[in-house]
Amino acid sequence: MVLVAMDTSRNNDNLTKMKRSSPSSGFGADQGVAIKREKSTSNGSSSNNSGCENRKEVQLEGGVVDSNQNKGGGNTKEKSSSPNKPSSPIQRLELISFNNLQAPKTAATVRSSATDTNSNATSSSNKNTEDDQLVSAKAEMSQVKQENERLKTTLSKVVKDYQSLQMHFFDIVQQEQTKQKSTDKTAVVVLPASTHHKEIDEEPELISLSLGRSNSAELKKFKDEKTNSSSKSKDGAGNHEDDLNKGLALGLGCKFEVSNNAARTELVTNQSSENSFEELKEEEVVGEQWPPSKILKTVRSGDDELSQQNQVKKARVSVRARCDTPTMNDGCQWRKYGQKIAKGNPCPRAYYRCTVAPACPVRKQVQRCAENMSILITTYEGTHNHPLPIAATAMASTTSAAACMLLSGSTSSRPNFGTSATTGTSGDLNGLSFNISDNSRSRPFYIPNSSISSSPSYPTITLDLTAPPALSSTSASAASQFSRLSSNFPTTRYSSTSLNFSSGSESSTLPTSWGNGYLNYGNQPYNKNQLGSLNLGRQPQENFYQPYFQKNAPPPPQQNMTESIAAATKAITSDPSFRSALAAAITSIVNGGGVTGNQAGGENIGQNLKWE
DNA sequence: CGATTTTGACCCGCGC
DNA sequence: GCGCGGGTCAAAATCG
Repeated sequence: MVLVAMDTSRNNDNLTKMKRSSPSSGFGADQGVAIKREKSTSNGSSSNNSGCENRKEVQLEGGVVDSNQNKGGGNTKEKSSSPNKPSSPIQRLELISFNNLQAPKTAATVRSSATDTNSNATSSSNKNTEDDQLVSAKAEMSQVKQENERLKTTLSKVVKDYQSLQMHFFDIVQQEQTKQKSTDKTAVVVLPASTHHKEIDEEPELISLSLGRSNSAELKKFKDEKTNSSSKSKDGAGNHEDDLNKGLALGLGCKFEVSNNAARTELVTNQSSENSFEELKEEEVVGEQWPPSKILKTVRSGDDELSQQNQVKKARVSVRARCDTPTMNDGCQWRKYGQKIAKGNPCPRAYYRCTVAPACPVRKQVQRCAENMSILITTYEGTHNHPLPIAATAMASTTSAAACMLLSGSTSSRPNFGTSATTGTSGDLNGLSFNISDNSRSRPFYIPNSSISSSPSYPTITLDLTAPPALSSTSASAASQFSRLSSNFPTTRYSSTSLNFSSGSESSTLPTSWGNGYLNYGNQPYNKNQLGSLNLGRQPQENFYQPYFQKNAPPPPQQNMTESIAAATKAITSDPSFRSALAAAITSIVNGGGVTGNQAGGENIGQNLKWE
């Protein structure tokens, strides 16, 4: 699979490189990577020869297995985010399968060694013990087999649930889109049936991301309403709450565990109705969902529909976060391929591409914010075409969800976007305060956000994950801070949507509050001591802004934005009343790291938010 | 020694 | 057409 995708993309690369004078070297580099990966994969499976067949069987039945799990888990740098997680049901299946074959082997070995070393006198007694061992081993085997079967059944059930819920969610999304097209003011329909419906005039994008991925009663009620209205409710019994969580999280996050590519494709297709479904499918097969403009231009040009699609595909997700490290560790594996000094920002902009898979089209740009160098702006472009390490799924699902939201919004006409939202508009989402602010008014700071993706051709959504300067311990206010959404409409062709997960009250007042926030950052009660250390890679750009930190507010070493989020989350989740609120606000950021991960609710959010 | 980063050059789109 | 600026390439350097 990977090789097919790689070859195709390489062909695309060739198309562009044909133009260049020296077409060989970069090509070879890619090839080298590909060969290596194949090697490591085959080594991994051969070393576990005995368990290989059963493993394959499980994978086929489940159809959701991360292909990375056969790789030996590296332990250095960002690679340390090994996909092997014993708690995952799939991994469990593997262990069981392995044991299935190991157990009889052991018994056989015991028997043969016994027969070799012992002669007639002891052979009978030994045989008895051997038989006992054999019997016990067999019993164990049958037990394990049963468990294996049970897990298989559970897995297939989960997959089925996921698929049905996915379809369900898409139905709802489509319904919303048709409603949005008829009127620009229907966004509130997507909100949970809350008592605070001041946000009558909110933008569809904002609302679509604010879909309460919560297991609280209010969301449930809302979901039920939606379900009834769509007349497609079919799973009314059982774990409805869990199903809700699953369905919503899967839909919004474009989860990667189950039918990764298909899910993403479907979601994008459903949400951007102007796109051609076949086109997207084709691209998924190719493995280049978000190919560089060059390639697209070379391969496909002159087609209006396609060019439109290209625009959509270039949607970017910009994540603003306080981070003292050169890059925020999102769990993925990146390779730097360039650096530029962009105009209007003294901080160099670094270009990274994902190296988890050779042909992964995902790229990211990392740049310090010119106004406040404690803020790191990471702009993601593209969608991973490969299974992600557990640690990377949080950010991936965040960006994916945001991109989906943006794409969904960009395909619908919203002439009032960015101007209709009132500053400080608040609602109630699952019992938590829900604020939406007009960023263009309250925070002009966002406008220079385009400095990192200065090309107006790219619709950009901004996730503001800057750590709150003084996170309130009271659940309500903290919840509002986490669920804060804001947007603006800069003078570009495309919308630039901002999702602010930071301290609402302070960040919405003045741009300078970011700086103040950072100064207080080191004094926050939630620091690395509570969170453990992070595994950070090399920090080539550190020198550039190191003086700034030393001068202003030296943060604890190895503390990055991930930690700050995790810290806030951890603190917040310690408040039981806050869990549901938090889940509603940031489930889209959080991927449970497994098929059942999203059922964990708020309890695991703290962990999941730690991208490392 | 392989992987990754650095860095200058190049390509390309866009605005004037 | 030209210049600017963003984005990418790829050889060299560096790291582990």
